[in-house]
Amino acid sequence: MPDARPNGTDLRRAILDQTRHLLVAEGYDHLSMRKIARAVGCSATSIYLHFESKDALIHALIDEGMMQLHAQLAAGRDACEPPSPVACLAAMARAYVRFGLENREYYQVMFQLHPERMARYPADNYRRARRNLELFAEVIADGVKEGVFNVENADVSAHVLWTALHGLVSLLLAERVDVKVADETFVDAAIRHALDGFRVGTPAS
Amino acid sequence: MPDARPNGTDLRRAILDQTRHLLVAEGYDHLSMRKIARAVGCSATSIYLHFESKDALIHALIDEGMMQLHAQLAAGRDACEPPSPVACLAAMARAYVRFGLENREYYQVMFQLHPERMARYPADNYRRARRNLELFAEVIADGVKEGVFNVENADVSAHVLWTALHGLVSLLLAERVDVKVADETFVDAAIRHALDGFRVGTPAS
Amino acid sequence: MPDARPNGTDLRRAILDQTRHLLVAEGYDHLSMRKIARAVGCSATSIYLHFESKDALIHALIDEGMMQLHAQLAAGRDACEPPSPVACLAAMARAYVRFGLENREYYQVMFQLHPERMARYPADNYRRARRNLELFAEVIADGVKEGVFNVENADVSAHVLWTALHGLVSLLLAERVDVKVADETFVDAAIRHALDGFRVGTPAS
Amino acid sequence: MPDARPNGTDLRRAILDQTRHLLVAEGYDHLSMRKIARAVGCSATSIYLHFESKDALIHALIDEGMMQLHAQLAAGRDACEPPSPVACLAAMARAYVRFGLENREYYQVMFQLHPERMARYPADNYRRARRNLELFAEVIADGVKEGVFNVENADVSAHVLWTALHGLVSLLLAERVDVKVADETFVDAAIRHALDGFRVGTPAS
DNA sequence: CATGAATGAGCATTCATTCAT
DNA sequence: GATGAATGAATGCTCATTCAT
Repeated sequence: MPDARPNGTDLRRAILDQTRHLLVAEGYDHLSMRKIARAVGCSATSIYLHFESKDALIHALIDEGMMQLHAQLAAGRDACEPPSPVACLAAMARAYVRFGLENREYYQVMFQLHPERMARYPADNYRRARRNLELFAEVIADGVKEGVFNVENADVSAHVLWTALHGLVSLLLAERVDVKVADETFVDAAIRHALDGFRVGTPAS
Repeated sequence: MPDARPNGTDLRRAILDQTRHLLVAEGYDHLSMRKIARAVGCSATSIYLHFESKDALIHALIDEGMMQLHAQLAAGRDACEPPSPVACLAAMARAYVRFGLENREYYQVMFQLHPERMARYPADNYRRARRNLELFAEVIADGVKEGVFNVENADVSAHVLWTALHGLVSLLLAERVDVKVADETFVDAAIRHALDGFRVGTPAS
Repeated sequence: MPDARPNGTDLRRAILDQTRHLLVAEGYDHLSMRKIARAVGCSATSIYLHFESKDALIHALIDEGMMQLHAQLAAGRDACEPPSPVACLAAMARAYVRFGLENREYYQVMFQLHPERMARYPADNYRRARRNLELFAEVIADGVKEGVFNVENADVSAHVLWTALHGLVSLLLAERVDVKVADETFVDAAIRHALDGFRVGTPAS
Repeated sequence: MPDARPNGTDLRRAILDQTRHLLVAEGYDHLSMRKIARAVGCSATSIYLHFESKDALIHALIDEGMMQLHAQLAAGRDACEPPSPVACLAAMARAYVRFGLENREYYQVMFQLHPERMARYPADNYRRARRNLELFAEVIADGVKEGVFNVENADVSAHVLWTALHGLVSLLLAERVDVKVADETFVDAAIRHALDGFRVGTPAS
């Protein structure tokens, strides 16, 4: 019976899903346990059977998103043939942006939440989240070894790349980019711009 | 009349100022009409005489912020001697990032508010906000004319630059950049990276 | 128009009264702002216009009770003719017990509240509350001066007397005294017992 | 089987014990079925297999407390050598006060619970609770027979004594006795004062 | 005998807003 | 132009209890 929520077996799953939907629909500020409960079709109390607190629920959601993102980044990297660092990094950048645009629900909780809420983010989850950046750093390091990237520190460069991609995704999600500009070519241009800085023959970053 | 709030003439001004102070001091989430009223020294009701709603007040504040940002961008541009587009653009990028980092909560309200709330953003205000991007575009266009920038469309490039700078500011504000990475040189590296893509001799963006 | 609550002029008064009633009817544990509001006929929010918090409301109630008790103790003392310390102290003891039995509402909040709640009791209120014990101590001191009381320290003796009277009142209010025993003569016997210890010719206390 | 909770045989016992511990440690207000269950190591539901409701559990606990108090009073009485009524009564009074002060939260549940909750106190339990007062009454009656106590009715006097001791304990527990007064000598003075009234040579009570 | 899942009612407090004055 | 009084809705969370298993 693959229905909406047939019998109580996966209330936890339903809560996570509805929370994600509500987050994108109304924003974090307007998210409340009661609203989630209403959307799921259970009592607010029941949520606490599956999540210790609102924060814990949010954290679980972030964690899910981080793992999905990791899978997609890795898939992007592995799909490029032949596997050159330049092509891989480009594929990963595209995968990152695609993930953000296609999962604005996840993306907002994952990367746009207040520090206050993230301060208590569990160490284990944090470690998993960091793996995404490490994925970028590894490919950049590979490129340095092969002499195709000209950067001093792969970790720093991974962060720099991330800020560029994140800015792109957030402004698109926030619908702040002028409609006259925000088309497919814009995304491509921004990604290319973000990647070009690493290439040999350009000033070091 | 150097009094706290001399005559009724400028309650509106006082409300905007105190709201900005509160915003910077306590953050958007903790901003309430009552707190503003207390800070201003008037009744909560009085605020409604000058602003239709909390949203309208926020919008007015955003507008002011956009104008402040504009002033600082212009100042950055005008301060560079001799006035080369390359130096000017760098000065503006640094001014943008500085504005964001120094006005944490203000920046969040200006650029990270939920789209729904911005949907009703008045057209006049929107036009003023766009002037900031135009400032970037103008300098880029100058650079193209002088042959120092290699871009196809100055408007698009201004947006691309913006996304990069915005990503940098947001992740720093959200304290998402690893402490091992987030120092002064990181900001410099990211800004340089964002600018290098436009330089002659690199692939067009 | 001496009706229940004719026009909003004295919501504060109504809140205090209803809170007192609810306290005796349902006990402190079951007192809630909502219930008070329902009893008064206003919204829960409105209570906060008159009292900063639930604690502040309780404290105000205690303060009222303390002042009323003071008035009745003083009245009891002043009413005895001729004004001998022995007769005055007896009159005050009877006044204390009468106050407790006739104002169980006040009494419970005044003297049976958890220390936690009293820890934050405002200093001014506390000073007023202490005046009641001082009233006892003064009369005892008078009696010592006149040589009719045999006690070492009037302050300590006032406290000792208080514990006895308080025990009497609380057990009667809690309906813990056997019905076969709890009649008028019992109260008289207990009061006499509490006073006799001070009389000259009995072992010092 | 010196295990934590060896076999299911005595879950009831474990519940009562843990409830008592929690009560002493955290107070009545913070006592919840869930906490008890956690402390015992069973599910909250299981408690209901052994106690009809929270009230029933509390009642059972009160009953145990009354029996403990009875044991300590009897022990105090039996420990005095030679067994004179005066010394015995004093020993019992001290035992009562000690029990109250050493079992703060227990005492509150036993003697300061709202009448409404006690209304449903089972008759059998009530009978057991009364045995404590009878213990006092017996010793007083003995003293009357021996001519060392001068009271009309031993039952009434036992109650009178109880009110005095209860007042002492309650005000000390509620931390209402002035710090300048509340030391060891104060307790002694109050107990002596409570007992002196019965002695031959003082007016009857 | 025991449990996990679930719930409705309740808590103190804060919010943006309205209305009569 | 300004206010004090008032409110309904909402917040995260805990509670004692029930029920199907």
